[in-house]
Amino acid sequence: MKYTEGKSRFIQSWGVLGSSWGVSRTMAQIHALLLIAPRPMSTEEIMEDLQISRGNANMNIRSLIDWGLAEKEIVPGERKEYFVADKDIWNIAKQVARERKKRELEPILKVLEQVAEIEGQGKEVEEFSKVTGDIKGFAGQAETVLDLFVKSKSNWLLKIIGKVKLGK
Amino acid sequence: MKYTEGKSRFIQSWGVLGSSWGVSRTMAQIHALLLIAPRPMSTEEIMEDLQISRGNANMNIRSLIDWGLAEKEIVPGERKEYFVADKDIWNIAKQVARERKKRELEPILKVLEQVAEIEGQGKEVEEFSKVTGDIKGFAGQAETVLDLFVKSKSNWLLKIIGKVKLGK
DNA sequence: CAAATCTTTCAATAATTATTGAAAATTCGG
DNA sequence: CCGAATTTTCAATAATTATTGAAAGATTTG
Repeated sequence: MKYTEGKSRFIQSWGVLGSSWGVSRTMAQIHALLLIAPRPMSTEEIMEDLQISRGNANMNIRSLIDWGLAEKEIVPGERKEYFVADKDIWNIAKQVARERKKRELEPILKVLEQVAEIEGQGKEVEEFSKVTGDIKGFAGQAETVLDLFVKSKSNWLLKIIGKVKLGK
Repeated sequence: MKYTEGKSRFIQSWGVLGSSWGVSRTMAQIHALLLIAPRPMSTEEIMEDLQISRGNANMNIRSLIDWGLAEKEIVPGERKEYFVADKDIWNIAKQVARERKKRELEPILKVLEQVAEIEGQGKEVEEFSKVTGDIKGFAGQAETVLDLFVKSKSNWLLKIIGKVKLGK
């Protein structure tokens, strides 16, 4: 396979993957582009490469920075801003986990806590309390796992998994 | 808090959560509704409860069944179909993991394998190979973890996490 | 097997979300 | 500060995705 084809397939797929993460397709494509770039890229290069408008490029680069997946890099003697992606896949995974926890898990946990003390009786109320309680318990555990993962400095999780697998 | 308010908050939030899973909002709301229902619900009851059309209800109920999150239940003496959700939160998590693995992880892995053998040389090609190779390695490990999780019969993962936490 | 009941499909429409592009704001070198 | 270079904003528009509703298709029962 030629480089240009590989590149466009990778960018395309990473974009699709992104959309099922709650990341916009374009944001994920810019991310892909920066990931494989051997040097920092300017907004203009990104626009050119992905054939997108300046506004779109700008907004999505900002989002990438918000998500902690890319950062600005100053090139001496240049006025333009350049951008680079963090290329450590573990960091990427941790950042994504951190953001998704904040955006998804925390809001539902808040609601589950709110609805925990529900008044009344009857089948409906009982079932409601049981199910939401179960989910709350699970969500709490998930939060613990994600916190450990996000705060970890190494890939301890997979080391453990490896041991468990071998020990089976 | 009153039952009706708790119920609507839960359904609302579960719907929002769903949309960041790649599950449509309505599908997630129907799921929420079935989760807290003390007995099987018919399409009509679901339509009524969520104020949605028959077509919409039907399509999303089918998707829930496709995802393995709900199933049809025959009520003796009734002509209508009734539906129930699996209420075991571990099963739900496993089903979602299974589907997302199939829909997200597997496609990107396929692409990463395709682009693994790229011809040419130069900075671009080197960086491309390095990054996509790293991601492929990570994705492979993620696949292993998800497989273990999905195939597991109990919550072994959290038991391990618990031990690690305590042992720190 | 005909009629009634229930389910599915799908083209049209609505709602949502992403993108553009040009104007406004900001930054920086001189 | 001034003016050029660059970035940001945002209303308008386009693209995408979800929903409706009615017609067609199935299924069951008497």
